Amino acid sequence: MRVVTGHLSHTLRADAQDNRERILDAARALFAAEGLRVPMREVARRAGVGPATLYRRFPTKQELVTEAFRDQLRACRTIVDEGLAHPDPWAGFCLVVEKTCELHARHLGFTEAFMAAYPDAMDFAAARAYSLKAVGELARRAKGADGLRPDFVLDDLILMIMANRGIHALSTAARVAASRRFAALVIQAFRASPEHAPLPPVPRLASL
Amino acid sequence: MRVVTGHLSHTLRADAQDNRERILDAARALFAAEGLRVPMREVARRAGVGPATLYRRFPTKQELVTEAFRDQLRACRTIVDEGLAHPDPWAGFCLVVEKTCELHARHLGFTEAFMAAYPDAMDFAAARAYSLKAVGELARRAKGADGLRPDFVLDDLILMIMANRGIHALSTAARVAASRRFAALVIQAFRASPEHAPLPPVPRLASL
DNA sequence: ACGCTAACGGACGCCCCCGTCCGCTTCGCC
DNA sequence: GGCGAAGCGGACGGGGGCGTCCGTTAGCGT
Repeated sequence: MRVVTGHLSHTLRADAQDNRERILDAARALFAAEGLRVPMREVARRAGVGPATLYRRFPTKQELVTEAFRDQLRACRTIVDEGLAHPDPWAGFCLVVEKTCELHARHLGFTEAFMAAYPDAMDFAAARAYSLKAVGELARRAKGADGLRPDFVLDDLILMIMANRGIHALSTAARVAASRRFAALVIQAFRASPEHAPLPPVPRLASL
Repeated sequence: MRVVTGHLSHTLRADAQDNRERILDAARALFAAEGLRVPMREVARRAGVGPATLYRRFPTKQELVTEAFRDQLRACRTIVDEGLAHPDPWAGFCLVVEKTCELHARHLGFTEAFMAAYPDAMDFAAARAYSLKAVGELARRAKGADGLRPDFVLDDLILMIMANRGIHALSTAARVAASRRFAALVIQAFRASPEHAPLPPVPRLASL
């Protein structure tokens, strides 16, 4: 009887460990290219293992997703940290917008996981809260002439990520390119300008 | 009096005609709120008819969708016509952006049908081509100082519609509100400005 | 009022995905 | 090299959507 220690740090047999890696590689590739709705069996097929093996390592899809996108979750924090560290807050803000759009464009499934797909995935919720808090601080600093428009609110960033998700191009390359242009347009929209009309109110999108 | 809608050659019996209407009502409501992936049976259930009746009237989902969104398809043309008719081309362009965003936000499934869901739905393809052509003309006129930025291309509009689709709020009301703010931001992004950096190239999105 | 037939919907078979069980294989420790 | 257990995957039952068939109902014309 093996006691699972919460973080399942017990050593796997060599072949099992190898299969685990290949499952994760397959999941990363498929989730990135086609989103989260790929069947579990297709992940297994691509990894060259049976369905049972997949379910043994990752009993629920949420666990597989969480593990597959661990790097992206870390990247998410890194992006906002770099934005905050930038000497020019507005430039830092722009960087956050660009990098975030690219990250989400490259990994289609990550957006779904990050936003709302698994409400009780604490890893994602925590990263989201951290990022939002950091961007909130960055936005506070970036507001002003030649910077972020004063009526920007955090929900606008949520809005942008949701909108960016809508870009379902056929290939990943096209999606990333489109997303890059989208980010540039978004930055233009967020830039303070003397001539902008008051924005319509935004509904509550994120509970934070 | 029994009026046969459109080009259906044979007159339907009164109860059949009634069922047809209720099927379309159900389809409109469900497609608008939840998109096109609602099962055919759920449409039938909501309409209070059996599956067979639904399939008898609309043998394929595409036919049901096309008929359900006939009004929106017409609205699509109306919107660009009104935009073209506006004395100020830039104001007309802004109107097109706002109205289009709202239309797509109100009818979630319409976007899918309009964009790419049914490649061989000639009605949608024709409306899309017409709209794009008209907007192209409108954009040509709207470019210039205090108007549309010169590096705007038609694919940017496609990009906007795709992005707008990404806004999946819980309720239709919230979605429409969010979409309204989104449209305002988009207009800001499209407005000519002395300080905008060159945009990254956009990949081919629409074959037109 | 009556009968013809359009119209209805329950039920069927098909396929795909899900999550699990179990008999066989193979790792790895002694 | 041998043995125990970790690990494997094929196979199974369940559920749901799909499109169709057919026995029954009820509109409507006479």
